[in-house]
Amino acid sequence: MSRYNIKEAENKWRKIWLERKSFEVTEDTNKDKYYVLAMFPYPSGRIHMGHVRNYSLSDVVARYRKALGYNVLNPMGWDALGLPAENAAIENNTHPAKWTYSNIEAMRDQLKSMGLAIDWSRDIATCAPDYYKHEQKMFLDFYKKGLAYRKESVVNWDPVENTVLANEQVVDGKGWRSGVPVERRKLNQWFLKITEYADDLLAALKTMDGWPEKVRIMQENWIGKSFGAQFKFDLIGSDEQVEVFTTRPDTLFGASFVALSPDHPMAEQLAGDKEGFETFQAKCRSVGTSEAAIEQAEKIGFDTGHKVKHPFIEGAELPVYIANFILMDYGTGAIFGCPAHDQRDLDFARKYGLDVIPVVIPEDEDPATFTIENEAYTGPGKLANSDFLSGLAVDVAIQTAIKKIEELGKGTGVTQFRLRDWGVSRQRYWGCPVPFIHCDSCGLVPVPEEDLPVQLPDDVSFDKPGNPLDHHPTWKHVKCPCCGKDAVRETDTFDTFFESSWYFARYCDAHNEHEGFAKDKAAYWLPVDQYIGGVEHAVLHLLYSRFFTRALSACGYMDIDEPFTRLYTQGMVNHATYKDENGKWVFPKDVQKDENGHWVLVDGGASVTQGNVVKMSKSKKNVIDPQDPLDTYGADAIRLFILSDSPPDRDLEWSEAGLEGAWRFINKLYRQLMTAKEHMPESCDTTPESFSDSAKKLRSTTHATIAGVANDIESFQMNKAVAKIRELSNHLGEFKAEEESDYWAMREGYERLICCMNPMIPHLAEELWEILGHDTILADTRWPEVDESLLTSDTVTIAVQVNGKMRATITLPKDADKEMAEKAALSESGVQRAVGDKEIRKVIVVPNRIVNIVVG
RNA sequence: GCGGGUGUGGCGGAAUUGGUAGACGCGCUGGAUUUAGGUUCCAGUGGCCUUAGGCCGUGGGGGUUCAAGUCCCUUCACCCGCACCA
Repeated sequence: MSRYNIKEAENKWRKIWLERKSFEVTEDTNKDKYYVLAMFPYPSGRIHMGHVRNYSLSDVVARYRKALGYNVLNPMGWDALGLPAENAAIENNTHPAKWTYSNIEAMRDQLKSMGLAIDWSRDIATCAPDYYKHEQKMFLDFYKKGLAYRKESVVNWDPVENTVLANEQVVDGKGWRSGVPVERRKLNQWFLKITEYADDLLAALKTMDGWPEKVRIMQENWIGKSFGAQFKFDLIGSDEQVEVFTTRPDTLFGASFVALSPDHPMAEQLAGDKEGFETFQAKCRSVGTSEAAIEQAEKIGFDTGHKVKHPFIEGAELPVYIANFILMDYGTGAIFGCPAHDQRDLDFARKYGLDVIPVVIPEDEDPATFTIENEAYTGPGKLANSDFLSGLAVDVAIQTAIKKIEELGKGTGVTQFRLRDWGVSRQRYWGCPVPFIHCDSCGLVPVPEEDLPVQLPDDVSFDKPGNPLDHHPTWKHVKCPCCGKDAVRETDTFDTFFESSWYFARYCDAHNEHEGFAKDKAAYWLPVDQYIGGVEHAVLHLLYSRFFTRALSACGYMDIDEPFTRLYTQGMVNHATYKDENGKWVFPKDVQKDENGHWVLVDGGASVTQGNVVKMSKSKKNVIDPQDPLDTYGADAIRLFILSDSPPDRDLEWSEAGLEGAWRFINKLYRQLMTAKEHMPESCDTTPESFSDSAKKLRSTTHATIAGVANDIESFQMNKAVAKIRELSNHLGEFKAEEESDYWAMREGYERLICCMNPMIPHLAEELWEILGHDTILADTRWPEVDESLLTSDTVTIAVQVNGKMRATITLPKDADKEMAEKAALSESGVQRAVGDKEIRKVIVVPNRIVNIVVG
């Protein structure tokens, strides 16, 4: 018997699918559409295992839905703008465009070798001017709608490289290349008004039941709607005021200080001339702009020496601090501190010797004796030591305090969001240019639509630090479209989340030159029925896309609010890490076990230590290039393995042994079918008049498998679907056929098995389908029908417990009554032994489930 | 720090959603075939006890229940995100 020639067969089928344009689609109103979308890759150079996992999953969905008769759109493209291309340009002296496009070529070939059911005619790259020109138009429309504006905001600044640093480029508060402490710098930047939709984005989450609960919760927390009071403290010895926001106005009587963010406009003014302030500022500046960095930094404060009046207590004064843990972007950038009921305030108060006054007393505590030690009390209770609030419950006290603040004219109750507007400005070359012109006479002037796209110049140099667009000799110098005088282009480019916020719409009409997409085509395909991607995108990309969809609809581009009906977030692909004797990371392929079972370098045999199993990442070198297993074992094996063991939403540990197991299964199945086909009928077209008991049993397994696999695919439990396929193949392998109906059932079993595995391992499935004599191809074949009558059995085996411990199993007719079940249970020897001479107190019978005999 | 998640044999995981814990696979052990090895096939495989059989067992502790991996309380460990990485 010939062996399965994986390479030959896989190439053959990929060619056939391509020639037949099996996965190219057009709008067809006679068919229900199904849009399955996997997050598009950044063209970093090579595909990684995360891609393999992502696209294996979307491919299962695409092929399954196609088999169900849907008009399936499953596109692919490239999130091609971004920082790594510029880094490569600096390091390898290549142009970002050249680097990016050659990466795309390489990765496209790699993806094609996976045999994905993709409509490659819709391939897009976001770095192409014919892609980004449409988003420049969108931006101008957003601007007209008042959804885009400019304001000052803080960036990480590298004083040596004279460049803005991404958070990623800040390592321990220092620039990654220069090694000098980063500074914060304020720049005028472009923003999109996502906060305009905060309420809507939040409310819609409630109805999005196609999304994982955890993602909805994360977005809910990210948007962070809260209700509180915004009010002003009068600054003593001045007619100025400090405005704060608080969700806990009820604790105002416990206030012991007021604190401002170091970025607060008043900070400089209140403390600028004080001794030590400069040192303090320098310390704050060195923390970086990321929220994690700020929150985790040691809490430090600077006493401005100024004081404010307590709004409720006549004559009481509170010191004004500047504190590094106050975020300028949240609320008003200033707070009042109530140490007894907020942990951060408590830590701060302990450090600077400020009062800790409990004003909320837990139910079971005595106000006279209740004190706070090292833990702030944030739970419910009754107010105390709080004048007109004393005795009230927290929620009532909050309302009462706000009412009082409003009566006093100091402030109001407000709804506050944690969500900030989306800063889209980047001071980089490899991004979409912001289509604006700065004119000394006319101010900010939008680039006229007929002048779009504003194209990136090709001749740029990365020798000089800073933004290449800014120091390009000619690019930015233009005539003002309004007055014709000399003017300069905006040199900021967009955040690359901009491109990924609408690419799903571009796929609907990928080659439209005149507009981003035709409205009717988008209306046919959108929203995406099933979106699949990494959980790391749970908030930013997914929230930006939801916002963008609303903004585009507001500007008349489309008529939907939500872009993704169902969302699935896959887990990561992990691998062990290795370090050599110098503590440097080492690739798994450079490591092997020696005869004593210790990890050593392949080259030289020096000792290596194994570290944690974590997400595959270039920086830790714990990566496996999918190309190696693709070449060795073929696409089906790698697809099967990556779908097999772990549930798709959980992290998966890459395993060579597991991959080999998948490969063995493929070969085994081929052999098994080649043997079996000798005896099976030519087709299943003529159904036998009667079936043997063994044929009946096999058929019931077959049909249960079809139903089970379909169910598992729909609920994204691909690992279980694979297990069921293996089980059926095991059954078929062990099946002893004796008569005609047995052979018929066997053929039916194999045919259905092949259809079931087609979404996962399509090359082998097509090959076996052909071997069975079909002149159709599986890519065009419908999902097999389930004969429901074969799924029900007339007997059921259930467990018998004695005092909750399993002692026997009994087989009963389905839906047998309680007496019958009880009788059968008590007649089992194992049960009698366990009961012994103890008294039977109760017998619990759950029909078709369990019998539990309680003795004592 | 804040937010989200995960924890079941040597390993990845399954468990009809409160009802037979360990499906399916990897690994391992023994055997057969072939052999230079791999491949392939058969059998076994949670731990402990001397067996028919029994006891223990789902990160730890406590609880609810006839019955808990599943529900409640508490605790520990690890992983992910945090707005300029994509």
